[in-house]
Amino acid sequence: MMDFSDLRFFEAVARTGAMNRAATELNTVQSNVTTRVRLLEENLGAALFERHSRGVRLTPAGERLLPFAKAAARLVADAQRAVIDDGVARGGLVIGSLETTAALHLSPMLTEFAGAHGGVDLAIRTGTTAELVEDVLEGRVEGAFVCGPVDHPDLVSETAFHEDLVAVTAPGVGALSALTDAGEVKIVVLRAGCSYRRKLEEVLATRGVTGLRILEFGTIETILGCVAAGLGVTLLPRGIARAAAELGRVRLHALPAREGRVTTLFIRRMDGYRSSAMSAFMDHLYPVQSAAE
Amino acid sequence: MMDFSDLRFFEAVARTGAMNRAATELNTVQSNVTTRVRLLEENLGAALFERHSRGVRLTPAGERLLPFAKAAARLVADAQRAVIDDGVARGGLVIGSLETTAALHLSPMLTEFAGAHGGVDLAIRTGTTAELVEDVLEGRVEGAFVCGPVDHPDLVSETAFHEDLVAVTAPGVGALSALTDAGEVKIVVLRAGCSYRRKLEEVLATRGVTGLRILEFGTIETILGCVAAGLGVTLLPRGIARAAAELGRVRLHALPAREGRVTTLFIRRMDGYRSSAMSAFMDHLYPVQSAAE
DNA sequence: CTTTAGATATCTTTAAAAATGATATTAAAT
DNA sequence: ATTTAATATCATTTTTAAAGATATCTAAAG
Repeated sequence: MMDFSDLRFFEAVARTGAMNRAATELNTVQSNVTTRVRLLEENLGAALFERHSRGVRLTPAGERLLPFAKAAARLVADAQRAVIDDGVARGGLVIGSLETTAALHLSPMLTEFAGAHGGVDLAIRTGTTAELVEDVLEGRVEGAFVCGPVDHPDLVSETAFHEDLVAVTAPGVGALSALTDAGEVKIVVLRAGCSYRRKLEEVLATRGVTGLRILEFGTIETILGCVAAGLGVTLLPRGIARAAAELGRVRLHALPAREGRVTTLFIRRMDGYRSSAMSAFMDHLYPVQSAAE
Repeated sequence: MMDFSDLRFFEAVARTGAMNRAATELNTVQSNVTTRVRLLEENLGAALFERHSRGVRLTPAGERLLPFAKAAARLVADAQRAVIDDGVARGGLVIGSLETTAALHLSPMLTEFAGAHGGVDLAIRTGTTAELVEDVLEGRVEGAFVCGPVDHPDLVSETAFHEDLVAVTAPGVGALSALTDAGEVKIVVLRAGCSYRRKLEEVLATRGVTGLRILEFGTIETILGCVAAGLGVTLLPRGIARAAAELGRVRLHALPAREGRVTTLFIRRMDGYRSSAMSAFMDHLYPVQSAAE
């Protein structure tokens, strides 16, 4: 009878493309892998791999089996967690997030969540939207905050935040268009890959500003300080920049809705097991959703 | 590591409620089952059963594991079939159907399907709607024709047939209401449990006819013959009764749309693996759907 | 053309795991 | 108190998996 460990062997061989590499990964020897793959093929009555001198390649039958092998791995992992999960949120919970989202939105929710659910070891894994989608699909994170829209049959996405972005400059700058004449413009962003960076470039390009220089800083406060000092321009959610603007440190320049509106989605697997820790996290997510607006 | 065979053992114990009964079912001995359940519990770090002197009962943790055990069984079965299934419809295909639907609608499609896909061993399993829904959920049939509506989160249902039912009497009967005066009325149905039987009783009750006698026959031709001979009244899809009516053997009595309209659904599991045989079957289903109207 | 590197296949031995069978234990029903 | 119907334990046997050594294959390099 085909067994879960057979599928683990099969999947490793398929992924590494070679029985000996799979053996190394599985902490066993090549002869063992060869034998078990052969037995699996005999059981199923179909060849799963074509053997070559440089490794193996999946046959069509193998291709058909592969998604089941992956589903089996998920099933077992989910089952183990479901058994342990007695309804009280505890254990590890890994959530993905764009770096900007983490920096700008998550900290209040996370501290609140951590306080309310001391048994949960919460971890944030950051990456780009594409990376995070992969992470969710592969189960490396249970859910992730990404820049929408995301359309994948195995994912559900829910709107987490709507953000109104505003351009932020030193108080002396009357209008964004004034920057056009300044020649070289510096833009200040949180860090490389920040999704607001591309946005800001677009916004400025629309207004005829090109030849940008880019400055990266690690915290919002640093960015606001630099902008206040006239070092450059940045793009931030209105709620975050408002305080500095009211103190007269910076000036906000509203963008048309089409440009200024950014939606952050929370995505998770459609089918996978939802742990109590995850449920608790989502309970904290939704109040924030409305409060963030 | 938890394995599929462990889950098979677990599921059998959970279902039978006793380790020794599970052992019998699994063709092994009780000590073996006991040991493997114990090892599974040690692996998972949670008790799955409460042991009593009269058997075992699932703990909450066991309750949480059970759906995963069932999902694993389905996964393995689906994987085996997917590997074999190279896109050419072949192998076994079990379809469920209400007996009446099978008798009245399916035979032309089935003969056509059998001719086009000689490699498929088609089997029809009959039962009531409730039984068939269970059969589909448990994987005993891949799909089933049932009387709608069916609303279950794990099922998709599609309209297979709309039927216009007509009452059928001997030619001399001017109107259904004429039967009222005849005292005892005999209704002729295909067999016990036929869903048209209840329908016909309702129709006649609305018209004041009670005190029915019920005659059951095995074929449509027999039924028409009996009705033609004045033995009783029956309810049949118009398409089937039309030929006999045009020959003057019987008379059709249309029913108001609310009474005469019956919908047959084709249901199948939402997620499960769809075999090539099943896909081929559904390709044959849809043309029939429109032709049946 | 031969060699070599890097891979799979096979075979024997060893080790681990599962199944068995006999027996002990338990708790409820009679 | 006895019977009954169940689970638990343990020594033994059987089966299965893993390891290790070796043979084989093939494409590429020399």
